[in-house]
Amino acid sequence: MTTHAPETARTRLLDAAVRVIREKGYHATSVDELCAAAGVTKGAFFHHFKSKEDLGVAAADHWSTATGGLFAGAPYHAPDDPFDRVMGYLDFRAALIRGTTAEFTCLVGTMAQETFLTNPPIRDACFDSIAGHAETLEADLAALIRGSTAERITAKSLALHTQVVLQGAFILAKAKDDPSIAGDSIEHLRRYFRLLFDAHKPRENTP
Amino acid sequence: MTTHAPETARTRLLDAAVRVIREKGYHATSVDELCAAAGVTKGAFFHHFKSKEDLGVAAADHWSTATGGLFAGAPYHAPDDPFDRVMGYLDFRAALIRGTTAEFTCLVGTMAQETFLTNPPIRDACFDSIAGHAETLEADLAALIRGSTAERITAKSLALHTQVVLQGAFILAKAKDDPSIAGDSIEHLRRYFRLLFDAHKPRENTP
DNA sequence: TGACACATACCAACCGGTTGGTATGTGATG
DNA sequence: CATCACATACCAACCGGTTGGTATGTGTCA
Repeated sequence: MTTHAPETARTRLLDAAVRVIREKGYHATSVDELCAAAGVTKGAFFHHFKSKEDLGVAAADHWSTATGGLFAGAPYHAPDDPFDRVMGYLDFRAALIRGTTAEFTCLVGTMAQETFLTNPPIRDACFDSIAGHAETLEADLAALIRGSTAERITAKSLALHTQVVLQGAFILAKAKDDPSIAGDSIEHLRRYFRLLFDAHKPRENTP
Repeated sequence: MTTHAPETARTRLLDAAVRVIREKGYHATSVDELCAAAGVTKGAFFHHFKSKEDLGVAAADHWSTATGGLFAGAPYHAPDDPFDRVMGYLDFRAALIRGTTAEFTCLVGTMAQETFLTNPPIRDACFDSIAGHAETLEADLAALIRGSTAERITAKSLALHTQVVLQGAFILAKAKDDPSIAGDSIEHLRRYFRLLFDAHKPRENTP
């Protein structure tokens, strides 16, 4: 599916939307501003998107595609043990926290909060993005839950909880203007997983 | 400094701001809309607040005061055991999740995300509100950490993590348009606390 | 091959309505 | 009569969206 990106006005607008909306939010970003950031005119904008809301939905989908590729190609899938894969995922998320706050936080978490009542189509696209990403964790989490003492937990619930922690961590990082607070919460989530799933394993032993 | 709360245009505007901004967000809410919701004129608005940003800061402070009273007067402080008080706090938070999403979510979490780059004064007021609330948990958490196997955790970090989970839960609840997802994450946080602090106590409950 | 019909991609100028904010009153209270 | 608390009237800038238009394909059929 990796066709060559034709660097058209549409993709330039979507890339600009991800960048600017993560900085300023959806409602604080004007169409004119987006056009200036993308280096296109307003006519081009409304040629490709029938409204600003339509662009919001497309930006959420664009985000899903981009992040989907990033996580699918990440090295944390390599280990044989699902526990190591899940911990590797959290390591990977922690390693992504660098640069300015706007650079590492989540577009769809930001937009969902702003649009949940004003623009339901955008909200739905945002939830699809978050839930779709959470689903990539479910198989490993299900394997961990099986054969642990925590069999009443569902993999889906736990996968969504990881996203809850990440989204909440981004909010606090923005509010405090300090990325380190996000790493702290990921560490708490790592500890939760260790307490849930690592107790039964003799990890010091070598086979 | 107003000890008594006269039903003045200022308080009506602040109450309206909490209500409307939780629904639509800060940037999507106009001054005219706020005035209409409060039943006052624009002249009254700019008599009490020198700008919309100034109202945002005042609304965050207003929120801190209102929620501060709510939590200070809540019954979860009664138990002698700090573990029971912390779990009571989470029960209380879970019980507050009812009605529409806009009714139970957090004003300052919403505003912080929107204003962290565009309106730093609002962002700072929002973080003060969250951090101030988190501090009310620190003494009990410090008591739990003392005399547990988790002595490397700081009470401050754990208190902020509770707010991370709650803020993240609100985002997912908005995105999914389903409050129950927030309760699920609070349950995960309860389980984390049980695993961390309840092991030494004779409790029959397993995860 | 060339000419016609049509589609896509984009542009500059413009529109009516809304925005945050201001300037100037006015009635009540002390 | 001075101050406060609010109301009325208004503004320039900006908002999302539309307009009429151009330049460049692209498929079709004689």
